[in-house]
Amino acid sequence: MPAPGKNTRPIVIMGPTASGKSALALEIAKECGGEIISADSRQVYKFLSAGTAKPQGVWTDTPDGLLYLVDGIPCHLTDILDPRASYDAVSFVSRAHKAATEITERNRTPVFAGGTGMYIQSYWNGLDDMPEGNPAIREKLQDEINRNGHRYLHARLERIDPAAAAKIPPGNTHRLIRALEVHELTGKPISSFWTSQYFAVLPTHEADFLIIEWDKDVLSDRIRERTALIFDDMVEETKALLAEGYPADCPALKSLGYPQALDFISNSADRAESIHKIVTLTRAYAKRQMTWLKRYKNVPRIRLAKPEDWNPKRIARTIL
RNA sequence: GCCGCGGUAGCUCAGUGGUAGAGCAAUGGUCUGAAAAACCAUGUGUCGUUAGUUCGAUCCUAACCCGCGGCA
Repeated sequence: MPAPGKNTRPIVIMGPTASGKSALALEIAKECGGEIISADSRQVYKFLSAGTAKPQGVWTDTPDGLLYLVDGIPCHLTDILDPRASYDAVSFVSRAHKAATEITERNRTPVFAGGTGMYIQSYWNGLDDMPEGNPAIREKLQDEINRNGHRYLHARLERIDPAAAAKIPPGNTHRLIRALEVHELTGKPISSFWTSQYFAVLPTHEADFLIIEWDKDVLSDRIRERTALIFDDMVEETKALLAEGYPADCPALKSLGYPQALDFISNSADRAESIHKIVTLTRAYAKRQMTWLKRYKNVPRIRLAKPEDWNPKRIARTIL
């Protein structure tokens, strides 16, 4: 056990999918006596492992409670959620705060690892105080879109909240619905909740942040190799979930790649097609993640150009 | 060898006698309780080759090359 009073300043590892952030976070946790908090919207789910690149661990009874241990390192917010359950940024933030508090009380270092930029953003910069999502209102608004089109609802937003309407494209139905939902719940325009300076930087005085950047072609190769390697396991996981009675449209099975596994299982796509489709989707996802991370101009980056540059143990030692 | 069909963007294909377009991919971007979500913007071209007809050909004609199918 680490000595009391030791530095427990959090470490936050970010990067696109297949960048190796989980492996790096694990090495860092081993080096500094830390525990991992997964900032990942998919690795939370039970039974989805291959397709989410969930670090393989074992649920273990410890003096600190029942924990998911990977190589002996506790990984929080991993493998905890029923595939039918939904998860969101606020749920992540409150669970992560609880985990971070407990880790710090044990005099250990919280090591965040995550590719879900919005979760990291929400945790470190906070979310403005708005009401939580309301499934009934969302469903009603979605029905209106299905009947009248999204432009019809966007015109309504234009009337009640021109500032928000200017920022939310009519086709972005998720954000459009959210804006109208907040208005219905509070009677106030969503833009009145927004504060400025929300997206520019991360609070580097509170934690050590690090972004992993790969040469795009090398990351692309890593994605291709990983997808070929995990595809059969994804198919098995998907079959097992269906056999257990989980619906094909449950939140977990909407994770990237699983719809393609479902297509393969139902014979509407062959193996090569399915893998190719997953690789394409994963690359596009990695690109979106990198675009998101570009905003954090005050965060240090580690740039990896060649496959040989990848040595998590060594990188962990150099940054600690 | 003969007959038929085809050759246009990275891929699948549409199209017009006045030098071209859609989807996907690609590239850049957006992001406040679904974020592995949902969106926005932007190209890309010797229109198989050569010759002919024409003021003008990617489009019509011919030959040739390549691919696919059928017949031998």
